Amino acid sequence: MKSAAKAQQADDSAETGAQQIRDAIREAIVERRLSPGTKLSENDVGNLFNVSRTLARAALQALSYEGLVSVEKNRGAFVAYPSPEEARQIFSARRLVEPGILREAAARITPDDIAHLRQLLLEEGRLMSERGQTARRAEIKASGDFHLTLALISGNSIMQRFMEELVARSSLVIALYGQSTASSCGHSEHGDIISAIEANELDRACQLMLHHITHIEADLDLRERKSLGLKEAFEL
Amino acid sequence: MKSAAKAQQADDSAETGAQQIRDAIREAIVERRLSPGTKLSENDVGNLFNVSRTLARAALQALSYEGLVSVEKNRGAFVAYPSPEEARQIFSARRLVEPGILREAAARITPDDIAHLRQLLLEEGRLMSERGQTARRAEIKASGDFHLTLALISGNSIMQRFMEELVARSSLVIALYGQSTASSCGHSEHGDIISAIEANELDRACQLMLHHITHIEADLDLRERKSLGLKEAFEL
DNA sequence: GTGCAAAATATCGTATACAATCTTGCCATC
DNA sequence: GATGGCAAGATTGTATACGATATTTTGCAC
Repeated sequence: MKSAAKAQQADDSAETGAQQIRDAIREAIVERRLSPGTKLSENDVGNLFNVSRTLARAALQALSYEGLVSVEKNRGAFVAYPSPEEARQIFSARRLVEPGILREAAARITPDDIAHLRQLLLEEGRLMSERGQTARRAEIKASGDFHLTLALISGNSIMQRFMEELVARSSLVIALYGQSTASSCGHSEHGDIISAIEANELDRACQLMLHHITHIEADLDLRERKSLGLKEAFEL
Repeated sequence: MKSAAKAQQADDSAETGAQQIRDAIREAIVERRLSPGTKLSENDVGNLFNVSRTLARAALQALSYEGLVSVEKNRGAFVAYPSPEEARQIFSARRLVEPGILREAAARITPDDIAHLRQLLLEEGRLMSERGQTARRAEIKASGDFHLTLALISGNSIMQRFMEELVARSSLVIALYGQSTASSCGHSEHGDIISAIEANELDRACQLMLHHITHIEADLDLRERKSLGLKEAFEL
């Protein structure tokens, strides 16, 4: 039964099955539909996506490399549960690399890029004015997109990939420890950073970026949140 | 050949067999025993290590995440052949992150750490005085270990892992484009950096680090020399 | 009733098997 | 003789099967 359905919708849709599953799970993790610590059984994941354990395992392995999933030998895979120390290291890493990325991006930025950044800013502001879980998730994502776009503009694909990992893990940390009402404080700072870049005040832009990251980290609050089941997270 | 030995120690020594294979292949790539562009057939890799394609595939997949192997859909896996542009990005990334890592390391460094660094330096010098391919490989590895140790001392495991990737890919680039006689110039610079850290002259240490990375890159001959790969040579 | 031990169960680790896709070489046709 | 298509082989993509290990349950003794 699965072969017919799969042949229609799952297999021929895109590149490879494992990457699709990986992306789907990553999105679920980043958007907090999957809570840290949730067990991701290979069997369950495979059944959920109508694929075999082979692909489920490959997807989990990939996510483990990105730091979003932790696999324990003979025990299983779990959504990463970053410790406060790990969270600190994530933001420390961001403070370390983002000023440099910003400088490289500023050196190559075009008017089109600036327009794109401002577009992201508008979207972010729109989401910020909305209420509810969906808007909050989208806001976290939009906030990350600002930083990812800077990395993209910088032209260094290696740093871009690293930032993607850092932003994803940051989202996980924010979903875990963030105080929901406070995460919006970064919005205006994004705008300030763009303005500083436009004004060619790079040192100030870097300082703003550092403060911005520090502000995000300062808004964290260590508190446990209850997990959402694997099946519920994907059943729409 | 070593199936019996592997069967005995493989299970309890490392987490999983795939990681052992991954490490073995990575070492072979970094030490230039495997040339860029070499095809890594899943079957061949599996036979070589006396494991099934499952583990071979997992190992190749992991290496592709690290940028040391490129897998092409339905075509196979190949040892990565970094382009000059990619090489520039690697060193650009290192210039971006290593001064920051150095500062963090300097803030936490202990006398034991300094002793360890000096030990690495001695080993590096010893290898530098030797001739031959083996010494050259070991020298590349030792040179990388200096930077990796700094990342270790910094205490940020995320940056440490990123540096491991950057160093491994740098070794690949050096093996490809490096002018063999010139790679030893970095040795004294390593010592200078340690001295600057000991003297608490952080700004100077960072400057030395930047110059050091730039020197390594300057020693590269970044022209296209794609004689080995049969297909890539004509596509680009 | 409590605690330990051993079997039963579930899950992961690895190997093998089958299907899909690409490559290669041959042959028919123009 | 050149070209295009078709078939055979090779390689990857995915699924299933079997063995190993951890967890849970059950049963017995105290």
